[in-house]
Amino acid sequence: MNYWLMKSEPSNFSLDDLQRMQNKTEHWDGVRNYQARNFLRDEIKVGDGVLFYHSNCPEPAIVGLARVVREGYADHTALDPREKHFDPKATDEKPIWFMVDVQYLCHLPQPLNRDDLRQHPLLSGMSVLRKGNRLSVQPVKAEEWQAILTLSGIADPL
DNA sequence: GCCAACGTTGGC
DNA sequence: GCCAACGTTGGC
Repeated sequence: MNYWLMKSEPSNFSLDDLQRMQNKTEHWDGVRNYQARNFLRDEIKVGDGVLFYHSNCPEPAIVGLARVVREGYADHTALDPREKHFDPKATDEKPIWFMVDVQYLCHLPQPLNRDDLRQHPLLSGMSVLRKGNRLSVQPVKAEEWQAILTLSGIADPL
């Protein structure tokens, strides 16, 4: 059982958007970075926990929790020339890019912004806080997941 | 294989 | 809007 942080720009796709999807589930498409692709293809498993992070917005923060309900499969948006993230090198046989399905679990009672994370001894080392960090899918330690639950005063929904 | 140029990300 | 950091591209 592993934990992950996934970034989304709320102007593109927010936690509220995920909550509104059918079955509260959506595929996490459009990742076009090899390191993140490897996580999506090889390491992220059904049942893993996801911290939903809002990036590139007025208040960057961890805003809620989700879980993985389908593991790595071909990101079909890479195959469609009409899609923004179309990749002419991707084929059915060699899709190059992968995605998982994630399901909404809950909002945090209060979003945890970057100052909140920095001030917490167990969270100040999170990779999302590192300068220059651009990875949109990144591993989270079990202690970090637990600390976020404790800090938020909620039970583990997994 | 090097590396400069370029485009993108993302906090502030 | 600014700008630092990073990944990718492509000439050589």
